Amino acid sequence: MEEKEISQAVIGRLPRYLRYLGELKDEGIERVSSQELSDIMQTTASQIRQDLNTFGGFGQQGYGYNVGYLYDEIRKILGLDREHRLIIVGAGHLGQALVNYTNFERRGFIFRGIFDCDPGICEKTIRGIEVRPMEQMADFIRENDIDIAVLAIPKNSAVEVAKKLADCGIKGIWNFAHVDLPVPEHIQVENVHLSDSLMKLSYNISSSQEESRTSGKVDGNGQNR
Amino acid sequence: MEEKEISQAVIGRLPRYLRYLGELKDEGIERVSSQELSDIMQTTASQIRQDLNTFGGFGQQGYGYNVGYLYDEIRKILGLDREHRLIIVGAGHLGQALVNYTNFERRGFIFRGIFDCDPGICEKTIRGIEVRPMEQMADFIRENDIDIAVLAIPKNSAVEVAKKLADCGIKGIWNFAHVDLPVPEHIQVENVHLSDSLMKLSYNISSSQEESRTSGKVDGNGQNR
DNA sequence: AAATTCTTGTCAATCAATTGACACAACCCG
DNA sequence: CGGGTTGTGTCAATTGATTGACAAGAATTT
Repeated sequence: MEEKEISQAVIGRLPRYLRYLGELKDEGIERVSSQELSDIMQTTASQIRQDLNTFGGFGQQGYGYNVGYLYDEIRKILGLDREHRLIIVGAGHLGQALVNYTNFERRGFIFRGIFDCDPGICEKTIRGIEVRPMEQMADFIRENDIDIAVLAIPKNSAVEVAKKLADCGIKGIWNFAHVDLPVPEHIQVENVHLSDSLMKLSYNISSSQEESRTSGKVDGNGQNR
Repeated sequence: MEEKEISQAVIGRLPRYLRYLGELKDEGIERVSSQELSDIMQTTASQIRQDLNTFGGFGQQGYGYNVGYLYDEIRKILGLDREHRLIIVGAGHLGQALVNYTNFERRGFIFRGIFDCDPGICEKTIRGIEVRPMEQMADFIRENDIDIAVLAIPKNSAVEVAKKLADCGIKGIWNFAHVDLPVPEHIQVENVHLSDSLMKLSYNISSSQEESRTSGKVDGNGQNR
């Protein structure tokens, strides 16, 4: 009933919690306190408790959190307790690399189809999945109950394809094209703008070098406070 | 002289400004006001002015911003006015896809070398760049004045390789491995955690569906139920 | 079984980011 | 060349996110 909008800042941290909890689980550790977890993850105990409490009380006073239970709860929150069916649009290098990355499947993200506008690539097969022509995409999405489309195509055709995807009722788009997609609000877009990320790195490198120059800082494993 | 730490939130928006300014430039538009730009970019004029002013006054009252000038200034801020030399570590599907993505080169990020621990892949060539064994990496970095290492290897070996990279004086790591890298502070790390990104998408899909269910909202063009 | 320790959930305080408001500089039109 | 208009740079207000503090519940020890 209560509509308390949950911030993307919190959501963005959940996968990281999940990762560390998974590691603890693998090590056979059954319980963990927010303090211990924050030490491992280099964050504050307060933030962990605050974040988790956004979704309800998963811990127990005097005990901490049960690793397995918390892990499962976060999985559920993230919607990883069910299967997601994906298609890849764009069978170029990146599209192929994503199909070949099997870890997504382990998390329940199943690649069902691959589409490309180049007829030359079609009828090829990537990891057992046939590459189909774009014309078949709309029907395929509807017939196979596809959740998510991965957009791995050049920017100039991305907007057009996104519109088409929106029309056949896709729920989310994982966008690797270097444009912002103007889609209706009920469709979720998650952007992976690789060049933006690389530019951020470039900035941070440049600015850290400037800093050490102006302050006469030494680099290396050497230490100047 | 003045050390006013610039927030990553601002840095993160600069590449997007650059992208839109580039488009305006291509359209032959010479001047733009913060208001116009914010309309196009779906943000607030205030934020644009605030962001730009972090780095100094690029605009002129009564006129706005000169597109070409602002574009160049942001490029400089991001450190894109000089060449960056990169190596790829890991010649798997992802590593290959990144090498084949020529847009990075257009921005001044030049791939100089590729390294892999699998001797079978070595001596192969990707886009004219020879794949070398890991043993040669340290020397190669020093001899070719490499800035940035792209880490496209499985998580279990990533930390170890990152340490090695740190030792040979790399300045930044573009990390595609699904781990946090414990490197010295003077080395910049930019993480691209693809599965985290996909999980966020999964969350947003799940939560938007819940919302429309509980509030009886209709979807998109359409009508659900 | 009581006392002590531990650690959550939560509220308050601080810190950071975004938005709004406006003085004033530069432009443009007549 | 002067008056009206535009639009920046900046400061203040607001909103949001993170951190700190602590009461109270549960576990563990004696």
